[in-house]
Amino acid sequence: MAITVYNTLSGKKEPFEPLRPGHVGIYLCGPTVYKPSHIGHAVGPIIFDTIKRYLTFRGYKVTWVVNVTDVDDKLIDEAARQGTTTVELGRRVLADYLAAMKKLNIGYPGDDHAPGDLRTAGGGIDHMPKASEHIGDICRIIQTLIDRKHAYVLGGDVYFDVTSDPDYGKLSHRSIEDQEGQRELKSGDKRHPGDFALWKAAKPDEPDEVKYDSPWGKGRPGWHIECSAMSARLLGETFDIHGGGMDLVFPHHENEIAQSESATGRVFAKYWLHHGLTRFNTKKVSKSDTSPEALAAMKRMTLHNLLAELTPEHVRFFVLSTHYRRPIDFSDDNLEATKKGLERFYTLFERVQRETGRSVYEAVDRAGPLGGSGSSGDAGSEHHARFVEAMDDDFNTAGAIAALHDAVSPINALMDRGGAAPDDVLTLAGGLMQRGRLLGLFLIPPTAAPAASDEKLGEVMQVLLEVRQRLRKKKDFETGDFIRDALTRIGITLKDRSDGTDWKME
RNA sequence: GGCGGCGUACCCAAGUGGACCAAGGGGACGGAUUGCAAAUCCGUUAUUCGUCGGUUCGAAUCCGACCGCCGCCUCCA
Repeated sequence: MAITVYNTLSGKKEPFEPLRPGHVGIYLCGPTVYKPSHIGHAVGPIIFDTIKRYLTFRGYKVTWVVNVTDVDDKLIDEAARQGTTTVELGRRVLADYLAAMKKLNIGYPGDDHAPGDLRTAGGGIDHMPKASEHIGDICRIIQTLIDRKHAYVLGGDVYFDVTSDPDYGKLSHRSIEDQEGQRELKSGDKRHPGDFALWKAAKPDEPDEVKYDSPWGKGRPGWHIECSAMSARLLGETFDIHGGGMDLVFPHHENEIAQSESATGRVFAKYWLHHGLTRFNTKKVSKSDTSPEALAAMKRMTLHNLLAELTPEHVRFFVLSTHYRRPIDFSDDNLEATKKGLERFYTLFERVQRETGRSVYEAVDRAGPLGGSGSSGDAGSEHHARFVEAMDDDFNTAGAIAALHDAVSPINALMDRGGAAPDDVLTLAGGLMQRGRLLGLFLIPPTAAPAASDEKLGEVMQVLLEVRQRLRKKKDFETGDFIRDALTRIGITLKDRSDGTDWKME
């Protein structure tokens, strides 16, 4: 059984064979920290965290890098608009991004999870390099490109010469000639309109903190080059997987390939994995769309607001319920449907705990991550096989979630029949949970309802339920139902069971 | 205009040549259970995969044309 991945470079699914057996290097293009991150910025991390968890389960040692672009024109403009520095702005936006990563159980360097924390085990970002801290590496690559006649200096700028790279366009499958058609490209003084900046000379009105020294004078790196420099530094000149959103295929990734391969003469990345873009009611979520609807949608889609509105697990489940290469459409209807799907699992885990007297979470915590030495559960089951088969096939999380759902009914049916051995129920539910955890789900029990921790409310509910119970004994169902309906309206649902009544608050 | 992706039931969504007269979730409907609900279980809900042609013993899956939707097309943004 082998893992296959869809490679944008070839346009096909290919068997996944890392360069170094047992080791995988992954580079994911991260955020440019100039505006609050939105859901689109979380999709890559969620998917690649899941990929890493799965590859770890399959026995690979994975090193995952996510870069932070903190030197950029947009950053300079936005900082000026806000009357602050690029450093302060970048720091603030990055903190907001990391807070979201933390909520989503995506580990990162410097987070406060203990080593081996179950929430992030198997996944997590290993390095988050910043462009501003790799100027030296960047300059060295540029110099190499100049020496090898792949780049030229123009004033204080340095440009990459696309005609010097015979492969240019191989990722996005477009030739240099293709781009000379319809659209009029202004070339300025560049030799070719397709040539792109490796280094930009500082302009007088720009803040001092973005004026870096270089052999070509003060300035700053162009977009693209930081990824070539930082990936080489942390993963080597050739590494396994390079990922990012579909919108980065051209020009960003195309240019990264051109620079890196022209500088090193070696293959840059073996597999290119691009995830679909996030839409809101069928439109791409984009920071540059300034229509009123888009701005309103953006406000809601901002990670800060979205994670206040939805549970992080719901966001993750929602993202993973579509194959990563396809676009994800955020809409209230779609969110509602996945929320109900997710609740099916919670309901099951609660029921198992009630009927066996043991928490599935605790049982699985003790067993450790699936694939580890202490693995328990139904690892040999048909459901497990289907799960693995789906994930092996280009990380088909949608198919894997279907396999998760398939395991729910049989467990409920087993308990419905009565008389099942608690160990059997726990084994099945534990196996289901362990697979879910490979997707970063079911890591911790869903947050208790805010009121469940409020002692007074709990006591009041006890009284209310007792009153209702007495009414029902006297067959006064009308009043009993009135209490239930009234509570439902304020977001508290009751569930009558033969041995008592459960209540739950939204 | 070029390049790329997509179009599967009421909605979301997997499947990309035979194990598919098409997973899974949501919804709806019927049954079991329940005082009634909730939850749960059982069942029904696409002989068909945008349209039309073609290749093939065989196609949702390959090819062509067309229709529709989306993304990208480079400093400046």
